[in-house]
Amino acid sequence: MNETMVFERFIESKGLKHSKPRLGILDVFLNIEKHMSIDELWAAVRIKHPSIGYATVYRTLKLLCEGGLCRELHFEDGTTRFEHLYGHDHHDHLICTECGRLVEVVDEKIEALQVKLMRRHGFSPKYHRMDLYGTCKNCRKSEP
Amino acid sequence: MNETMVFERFIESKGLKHSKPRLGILDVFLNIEKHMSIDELWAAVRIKHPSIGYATVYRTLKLLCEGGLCRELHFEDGTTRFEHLYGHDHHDHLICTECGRLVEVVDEKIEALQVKLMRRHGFSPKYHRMDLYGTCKNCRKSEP
DNA sequence: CTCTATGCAAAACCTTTGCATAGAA
DNA sequence: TTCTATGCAAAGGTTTTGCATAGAG
Repeated sequence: MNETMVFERFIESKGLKHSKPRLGILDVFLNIEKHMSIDELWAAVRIKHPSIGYATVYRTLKLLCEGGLCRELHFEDGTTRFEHLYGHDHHDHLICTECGRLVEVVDEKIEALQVKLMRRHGFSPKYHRMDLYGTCKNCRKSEP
Repeated sequence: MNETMVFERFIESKGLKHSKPRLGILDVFLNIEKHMSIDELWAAVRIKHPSIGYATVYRTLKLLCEGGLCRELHFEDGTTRFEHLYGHDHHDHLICTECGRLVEVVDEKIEALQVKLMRRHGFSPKYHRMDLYGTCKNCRKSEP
């Protein structure tokens, strides 16, 4: 069961149809191994499939999110980016404020405490988002 | 040293000028005790100061952020909101996905682990953002 | 006086949608 | 044949800016 199969089943379950553009976009999406903006994805899609329009990329991205293959993230700087979701376990982000480097991390102790914290306030946990900002080793070397 | 003084000093430090609209907007801003959108702030400003334009609210809000009085937050649902910053210690958010209720919290254990986590990856911590989503007690009562 | 702040309106952006046509089932 | 999908272009919505005038220092 890979991403493409998940997507095809999702398409079927919604009574939608298969199409080349959708599979082409999915393929390009899966081969970009970072958090991408719609424009970045579109640019990459155009290289392989010049005839695909922006609107189709846009609509397919929404489908991917709905189908659990993609997650839309809104960052502190106001940008919107998308990341792979299927087969990727939950993770949080370390982000370098100098160079933008992004590291995916999970800290089980923090995860457990987050659940406790929510329960303590009467919440039933569903999901969360944690972004930790700072300067990475490299950036501190060059600019002391 | 209150917010208004902080703002005036900030204005001076940047070689800018005092003005009634700016102080009026700051005053209204400070009296809204929740995370507000630009439009909500503008609506509130218009009641007290009908002649102030949207652009001035917009530009003043940017100044407030720059001056450390206000923080711009981008939420998972794509909305942008602003919260008071000066005199408010750092905090994280619990957000009800049903009713939108927002609780400000701090968990010292989590804070400490976040710092450790960053250090472990070679980052020097600057700030972070943690939003925990779930359903609150009330919403689970009404819809079981 | 001189330089900044303001209100207005328009521009720039980004996101989303309508529609006629192409394509899947 | 009967739907849905697509590309294009245009509409929406929000954020940002230019400019002439008002206002602060």
